[in-house]
Amino acid sequence: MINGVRARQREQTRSALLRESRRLFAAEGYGAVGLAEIVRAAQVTKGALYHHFTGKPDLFRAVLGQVQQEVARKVADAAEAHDDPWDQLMAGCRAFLVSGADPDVQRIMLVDGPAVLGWNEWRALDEAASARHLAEALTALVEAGVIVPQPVEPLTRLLSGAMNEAALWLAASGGPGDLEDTWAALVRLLGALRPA
Amino acid sequence: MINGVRARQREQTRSALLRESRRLFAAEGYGAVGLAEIVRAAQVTKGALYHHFTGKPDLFRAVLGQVQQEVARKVADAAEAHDDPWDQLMAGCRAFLVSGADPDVQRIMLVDGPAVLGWNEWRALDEAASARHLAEALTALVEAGVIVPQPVEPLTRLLSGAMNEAALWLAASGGPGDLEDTWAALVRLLGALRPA
DNA sequence: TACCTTCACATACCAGCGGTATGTGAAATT
DNA sequence: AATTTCACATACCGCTGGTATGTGAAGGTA
Repeated sequence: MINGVRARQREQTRSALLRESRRLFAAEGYGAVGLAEIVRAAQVTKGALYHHFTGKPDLFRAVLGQVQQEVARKVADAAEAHDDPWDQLMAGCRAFLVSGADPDVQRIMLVDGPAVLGWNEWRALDEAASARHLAEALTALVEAGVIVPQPVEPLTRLLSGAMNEAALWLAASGGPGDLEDTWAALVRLLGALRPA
Repeated sequence: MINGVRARQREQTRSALLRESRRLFAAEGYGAVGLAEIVRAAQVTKGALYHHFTGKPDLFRAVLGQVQQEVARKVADAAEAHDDPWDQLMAGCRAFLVSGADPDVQRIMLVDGPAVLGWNEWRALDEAASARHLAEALTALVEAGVIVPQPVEPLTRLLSGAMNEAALWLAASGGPGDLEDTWAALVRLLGALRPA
């Protein structure tokens, strides 16, 4: 029975744990949320949690994966709305800035992520979810001669870090014109990649 | 008695706690280090720790302050070796990239810092220690007409984030040419700030 | 249908953690 | 010499993440 009562209940329990833990992690931060609080919100017990995940970090890893995929999807959608590779890069960057400005997304993806899983694992997940697309876009632009030839990986890290930090600042500053100012500065920096 | 036996012993105890906790935080990460381990390494008891600090986050805050000041000092020294404001900016950025590539510095300053203290408090400390100097340098360059007029704060966050992430990547990648590749990319990006 | 197995949890429990309340003895003050 | 202060040390506590075990319904088998 592929769709039996058990399988359906299982998925329901798992998604409830993911949903509530994501809400609590985003609102209070990883360290400030206890497993008791999570299982109470999800209306299950610790036994259920440890049946689905190996521990608190593993639960967080699953939540982080969800958040990263959602952001990556928004970025990809924005990029695919354009045909010109350069326009795709710009649209993707702007979509990331806007998506990343969600405070809930940030705490999980940018603040707690590296600390909980370690920077190496966090970077591997980030690479798979979004940085890889950025690197591929930059590589394509180099090959097309749109931007000057150069090693792509360092450039990817610089731009990724710049946008991460900018998104964090945007969420904290709250000024209405800050997004456009940041965007203008980022466009200027990206413009340096094109040959004179 | 300003320099009595008590005052001297006090400073010795405090510095031992800072030294050992910094070593352990850097090596294992904030979460993985227990207070018992710290006080054992410092050869004191938990009573001494709580006499000097209000708790584990406060101890970490003191350690972070030390690390930030050391990095800021290196950056300032590198910048002051030049007279031209643009050269000062470049030298400071490069010094930060090199200093930040120390893995021990990173875990405390870039990974655990925001997660333990919260991004807002971390950013305030970072602002006071180093980002303020970067902002001031950029402001001076704008006023001198060396770089095009623009809001300085978003640009500061973009560059700060780019260099933070680049430093993390440099420490993890370990490739010998990576530092120069990253530096070249950063120089290219910074070049975009100058008027055409 | 009767029986057995599996599985998705629930319950009970534990070691270790950060944190606190209190004790103590030497140094400093009077 | 008596007293106070201070820089810790000791003993203790509640809570947390984690684990070992129990349980009952769902699913398979005769």
